[in-house]
Amino acid sequence: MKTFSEAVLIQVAAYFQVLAEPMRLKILNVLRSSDRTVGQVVEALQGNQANVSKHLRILLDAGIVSRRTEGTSAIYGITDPAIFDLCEMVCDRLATRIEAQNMFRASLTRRKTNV
Amino acid sequence: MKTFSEAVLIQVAAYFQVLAEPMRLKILNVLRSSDRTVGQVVEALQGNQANVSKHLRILLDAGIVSRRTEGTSAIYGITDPAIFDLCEMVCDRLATRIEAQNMFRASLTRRKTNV
DNA sequence: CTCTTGCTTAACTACATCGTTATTTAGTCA
DNA sequence: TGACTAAATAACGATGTAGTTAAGCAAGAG
Repeated sequence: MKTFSEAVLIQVAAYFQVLAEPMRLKILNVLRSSDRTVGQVVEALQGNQANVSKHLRILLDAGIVSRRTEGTSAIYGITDPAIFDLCEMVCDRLATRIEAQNMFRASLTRRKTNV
Repeated sequence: MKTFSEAVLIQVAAYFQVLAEPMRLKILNVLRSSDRTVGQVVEALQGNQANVSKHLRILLDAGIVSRRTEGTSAIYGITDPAIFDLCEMVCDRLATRIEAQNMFRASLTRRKTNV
């Protein structure tokens, strides 16, 4: 049985924390199709420029996105598309859970209507 | 190119949020080998009872752990071991990142000593 | 040089969450 | 019923983080 050390868990938690913001996930989603400048991301998300910039910084520090400059623009891109596999896995978990809930609710309804 | 809707991203973020606490990851780590009572988890982690109980509640609400009672005890267990695959994936990402940093540092050192 | 543009950073407010202590609830046994 | 144990919840203080506005910085155009 493999286990995790405390130090590792702290780092893993920090990584999850970076992904625990809807806005950051939206940004990653936008960058998924291609690299973008900050302005392009801001426009795509109808967001505040300073806020997007800040989130991009956090993603950059976490090594999830990369940054290069071109003229006065900063261009961000996904460093490792495997990040989306993580999201897919979570989606799967959520889906199975919601399905389980629905089946539970359905059984309740059935029980109710059968009375 | 598959993309995610906003509603999904919000739920995914919430799920990541649950995993974004070292204490909760420690609890999952303890439950990994076998189901445990709250008291057993508290003892294994040298933690505060109320705090552990609260974290277990959050994990329960997220559907990550299950709960059953036996006498006056509450016994918690992992619902889906796939959760550890998520952690493994993050560990891999962290490892590759740390390795990349080390290589970068090494190249700097090399450059420095060569001057 | 200075104006403009694109981006980053600082400062601030509002809100969420962690950990702790104290209290409450639920099951067990004398 | 009353005492005891295990767990959950309430209340509170401390800390962290998202979002906004405003200021600062760097690269190019004129």
